[in-house]
Amino acid sequence: MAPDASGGLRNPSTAIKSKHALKKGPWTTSEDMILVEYVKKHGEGNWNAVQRNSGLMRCGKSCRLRWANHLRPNLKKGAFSAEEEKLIVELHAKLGNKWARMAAQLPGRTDNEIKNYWNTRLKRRQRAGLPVYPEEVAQQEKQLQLNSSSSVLASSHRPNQTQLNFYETFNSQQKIAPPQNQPNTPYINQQLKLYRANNGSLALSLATSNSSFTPSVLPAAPFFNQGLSNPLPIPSLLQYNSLNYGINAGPEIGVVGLPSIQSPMQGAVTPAASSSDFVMGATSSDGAEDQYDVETDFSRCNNSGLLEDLFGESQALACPEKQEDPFVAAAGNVHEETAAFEFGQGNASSDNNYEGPETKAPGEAIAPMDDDLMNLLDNFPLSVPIPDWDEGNGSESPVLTNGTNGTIENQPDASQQNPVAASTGTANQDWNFGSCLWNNMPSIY
DNA sequence: AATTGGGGCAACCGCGTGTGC
DNA sequence: GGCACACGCGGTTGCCCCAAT
Repeated sequence: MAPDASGGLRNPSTAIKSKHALKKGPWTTSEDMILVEYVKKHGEGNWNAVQRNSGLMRCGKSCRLRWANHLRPNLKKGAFSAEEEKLIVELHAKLGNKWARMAAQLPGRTDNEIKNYWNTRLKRRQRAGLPVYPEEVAQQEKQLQLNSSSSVLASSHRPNQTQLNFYETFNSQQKIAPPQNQPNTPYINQQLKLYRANNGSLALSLATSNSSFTPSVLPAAPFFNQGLSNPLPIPSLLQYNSLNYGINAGPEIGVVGLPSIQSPMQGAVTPAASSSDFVMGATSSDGAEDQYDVETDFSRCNNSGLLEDLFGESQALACPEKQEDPFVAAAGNVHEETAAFEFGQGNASSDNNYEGPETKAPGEAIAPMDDDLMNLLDNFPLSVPIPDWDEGNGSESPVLTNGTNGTIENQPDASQQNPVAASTGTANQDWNFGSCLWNNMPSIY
């Protein structure tokens, strides 16, 4: 365990370093009383003022946490009921590690509580060799997603199997509403895709197009970031899982990396020389242990604002009149999938407010991007190390997946890659199920 | 009785977002 | 637009308790 950066302040005995230092560590009852009294008098919020006005030697953050997790009224204490546990499992299947949003569905429970519960449960089940999700939850959600996505698959224009080892590693779409003062302007489709060609190269493409707007409703569509003013809608984990989408990344790309905003790079990166192409060179992994670890860390990516910028820029640049694929996937034979899911511009207040699925005809209008946008893509964070738990399934070819509608190609038994349907005890603790979601995608099963 | 390891929980940290100036 | 501040979220860490050995 790493030492406390504060120099041992987590230890209550050393929690107070000086007269002016803020206290850390466990709260005392007297501190609780002070905080409760303060909130009674002044209400919640403005937490930094608590220390100034109450003499409590705690930072605002600490006060807020203490209040939210322990002192606020209507908090439910004690073990989770069976109903709550079931709900948590279901919510996690839909939302991933979105503890705050899960907590919103569980009155009286805090995100911290839920997070602790889940992590403990995850460890326990992994140790016991049990699937993370009960079969009933997996089946239920799988069916939901199959129902909602079968039409898309049926009409998909699949890439030539000889051309791609995997396809649509990362394929997200959103629609951008026309300006209010131009109601007749078509919606702009934006589509971000990651390809891998048969030579092992990866290519990321962002395309925009205009299209008619046909709202429909799909269940459970966790979005990239609920706080985004123009949120990037995210296909749900279940959607992804039910389709068995993923990437069959051969051992030759055991480590493929792009700069991740938070995570240190775990693999070599071959940035695209051209601003219009984003190409990750396949690199060799440490074959000795098959120590693969896949982590794209899109949870940070989405918070970085980079994608926002990307799509914002795309929106600004989109030109419905021009119909030209802005990206040439540099890795040669890349087929542009046109039957991807499309997600409507999300309402930040509603996770289910997205459109799709719908299909696009091949060659549908795609507006060009300029070099600025390509530069953004050049910095698109993506690292694809391969998890070591993969060695447990005896596969030499880790399957790189994502939370969107990627596609597993060359997967003889895709169900083995589906954590919902087939989680096994082979996964070690490095595997965080949340990483299977879009917001942490891609990962390996 | 002492030791050890895991579970449960509380708290902290880093980072992202929103807002006001 | 830039900056500071407040707030929230998710990940991580540390401590305590307890059962197993």
